[in-house]
Amino acid sequence: MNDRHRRGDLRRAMIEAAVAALDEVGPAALSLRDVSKRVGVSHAAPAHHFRDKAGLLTAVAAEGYERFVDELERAWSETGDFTEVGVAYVRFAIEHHVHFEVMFRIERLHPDDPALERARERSRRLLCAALHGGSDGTRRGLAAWSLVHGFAVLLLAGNLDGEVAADPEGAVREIVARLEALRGPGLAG
Amino acid sequence: MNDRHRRGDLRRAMIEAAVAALDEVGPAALSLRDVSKRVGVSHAAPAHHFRDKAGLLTAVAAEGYERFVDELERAWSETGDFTEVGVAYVRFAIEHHVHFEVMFRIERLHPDDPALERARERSRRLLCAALHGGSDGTRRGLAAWSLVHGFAVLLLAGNLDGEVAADPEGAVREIVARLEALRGPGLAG
DNA sequence: GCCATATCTTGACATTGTCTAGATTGGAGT
DNA sequence: ACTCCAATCTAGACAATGTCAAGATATGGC
Repeated sequence: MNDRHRRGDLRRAMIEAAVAALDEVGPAALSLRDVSKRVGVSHAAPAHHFRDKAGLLTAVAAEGYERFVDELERAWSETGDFTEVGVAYVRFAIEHHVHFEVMFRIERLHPDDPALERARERSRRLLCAALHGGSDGTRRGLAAWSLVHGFAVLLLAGNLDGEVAADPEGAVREIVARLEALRGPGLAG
Repeated sequence: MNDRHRRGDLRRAMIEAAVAALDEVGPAALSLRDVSKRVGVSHAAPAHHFRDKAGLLTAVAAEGYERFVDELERAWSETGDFTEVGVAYVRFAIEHHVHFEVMFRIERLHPDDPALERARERSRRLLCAALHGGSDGTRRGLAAWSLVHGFAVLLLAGNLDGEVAADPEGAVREIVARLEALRGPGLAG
């Protein structure tokens, strides 16, 4: 009936409309029926592509992880700089805050979705490679990951005030550099 | 009709039952009617104490902030150690993970609730006092806050694997010590 | 050209948050 | 002790939502 969609098109359209809706009403108030209405299909249409609401969110999260890794990989390969990966992490959280929020809202995702698991595994491997390199291994990576993730989460939640919120990349560059300083000359890090 | 509750008792009972429910079914699946059923009152009873569902969650969050500040204050006054405040931060997130999650799920809270604002302000002041002290001021506090918060969030979301998850306090002590090391001898800062 | 399958629609149902109106209660004032 | 008022709770209703079942339509392989 609906001639606006070719085969496999509805899935994409639903994901994009979901992102738009999440941006407008927030993740708590997302309605499947509303997203269906935005796309112009019946309320039960998405059930065949995503099993349930969690399925749609899972698809958004998986897409988010893919783009996330793409951006981090680019930052890593272009600069080779540990700090810039952290900056890219935060930049992604800001520019794609909808995806970012869904990615870590695990209680509303299908935990064993293959696409999500693949994307998540890709992300995990990249973070290991980019962050865990160095003499003291996992602890340094853990600290860096916690640092940038915490910064991103606090920023998105509105817990960071004016000066920092105005130039988040600058701020994150400074605080990641704190960790990096430990590896500089004068300290056996 | 219900003789199990005296005046002002239902409010407390609802909050406690809400925490129990949140612990069982998760924050996304919390149902007001279910909490009312647990307490043994009609489904519309809580409306007079908390305006709506967000009102109940706001009360849980406010209570969480109060306990949160209590624990951080205790850690700070007992040890005077910067690192131990961070450890207490993460310990609270683990032991009171329900409260912690609700506290930072801002889109489902009443942003201008006076009790919540008071508790949040108390928390903000304490974090400033405990973390922002030192020669380089806010940046150091920002780094520390991001670090412990990110660690806590990643841990609760299940993103941290075995070794770290087995002894989170030890892990957080190590990574907070990283920041602290910057203030040690040999580095001006 | 025909059939199986994928895709979509329609209708239904239980659950949920919230609103309204009415019942009950507890306590202050007289 | 009685009355009255406000706080508190119940019962019922309503719209919105997620999900399921059954049927319609289209699409692509043979």
